[in-house]
Amino acid sequence: MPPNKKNTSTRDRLLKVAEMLFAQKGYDSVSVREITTAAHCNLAAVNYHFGNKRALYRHMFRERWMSRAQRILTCFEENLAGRDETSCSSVIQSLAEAFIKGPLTDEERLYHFQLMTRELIKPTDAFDMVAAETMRPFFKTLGQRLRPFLSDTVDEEQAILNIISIIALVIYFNFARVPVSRIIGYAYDEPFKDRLVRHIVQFSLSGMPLKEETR
Amino acid sequence: MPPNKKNTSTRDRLLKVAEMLFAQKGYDSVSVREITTAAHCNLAAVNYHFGNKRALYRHMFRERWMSRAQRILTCFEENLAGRDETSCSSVIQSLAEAFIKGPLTDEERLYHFQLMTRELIKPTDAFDMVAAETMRPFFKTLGQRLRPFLSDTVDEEQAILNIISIIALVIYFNFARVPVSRIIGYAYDEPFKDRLVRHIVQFSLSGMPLKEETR
DNA sequence: GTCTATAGCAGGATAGAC
DNA sequence: GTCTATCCTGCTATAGAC
Repeated sequence: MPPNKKNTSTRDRLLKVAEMLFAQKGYDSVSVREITTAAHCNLAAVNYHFGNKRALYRHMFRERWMSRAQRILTCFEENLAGRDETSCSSVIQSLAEAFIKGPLTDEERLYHFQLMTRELIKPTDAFDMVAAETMRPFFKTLGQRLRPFLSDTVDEEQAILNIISIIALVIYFNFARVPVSRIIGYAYDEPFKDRLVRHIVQFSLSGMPLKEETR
Repeated sequence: MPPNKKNTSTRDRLLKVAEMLFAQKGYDSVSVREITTAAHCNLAAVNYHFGNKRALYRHMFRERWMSRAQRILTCFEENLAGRDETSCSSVIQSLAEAFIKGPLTDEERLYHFQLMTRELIKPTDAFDMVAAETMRPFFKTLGQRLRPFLSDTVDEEQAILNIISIIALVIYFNFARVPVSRIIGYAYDEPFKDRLVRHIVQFSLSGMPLKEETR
């Protein structure tokens, strides 16, 4: 019995392997045969445990992707709790660190963003679930955190565009790691991540129409 | 004979339909049957004109995607030529308009960004071609245009991060149209695109460490 | 250049033994 | 829960008529 089969149920191995393969190749490019082989179990296991391939995908998103997103959100809250909560830069830095450095391994982070990006390009039923239970609450929380710092002269739409812009930077530097690494000429090591977080904080802080100097 | 078959060669119809379907669904999720049916031609046409499915994809990228990217770049240059070239905001505004408003129809733009994003998540051999012939030159041009405005105290890496950040905003607001529209509550109509361009210019202009006030 | 017909294979799913 | 064996559908690609 292969080493990675120890102490894990077939069901859990299937979810783990499915996440990796779906993230890297996309739903249609992965066969059930490929998943079950990599998970060291029988072809029929997917149908036994989840019913069919589509349901495996949904369960994977529910049980793995969303709990991961939750971990990032928790990390954001914890980062913020350890800082001055009344400072706008604290909020942005906590956000950037939760995503760029955060609680995930580099591999997990890669899969996480690949899956999310695939859903953004072509939403499936999993996207509605994620949008309602993860993205919307997260966006709402972030809005409440940042709104107080924005100048009273900005309207609703401008406020939203500013918040989306910060998210855009964080997301982009995560999901475009490969091309960014090609341009800068080296990988995302820890020192670079620190400099990247600093850049994002500085760039978005200056970009926002703030009420007054509350850095 | 269907109306859209008039005055177009089978080859051109195949490329056009292939682009749409590959963009929306991804390479593996589209069958040659689906393409040839939509292009109102025979199943064997793909193999006759391009050899196989993969070669059709490559030709599509070469002949349609890259010429489209060229049109955006040309639009950027034209926008800039009509403005004050010595102003940093002119450069950013020309860039944002070329992408957000630009020479493409909304449909074309959607396919364009879906295809690019798919290549970003999982690069194929088409990506190397695009990176070398389109993205790298574009990034270089943009770098040369913007570098003069950046403060002398910023190093190479900081300059690159700033330029990538501007691109990130432009790209993100394009490829994430669906979720952005959901959040703001309406579609990307022309007035909104104008406000969006203004936001991007303002946000990135303030975010950059400029030499002096050259707005 | 366009068509039909078909080879050859891989896919998802299930029945039923253990 | 896990396995083997198998069904059937749909895929790419090609041969060869027109």
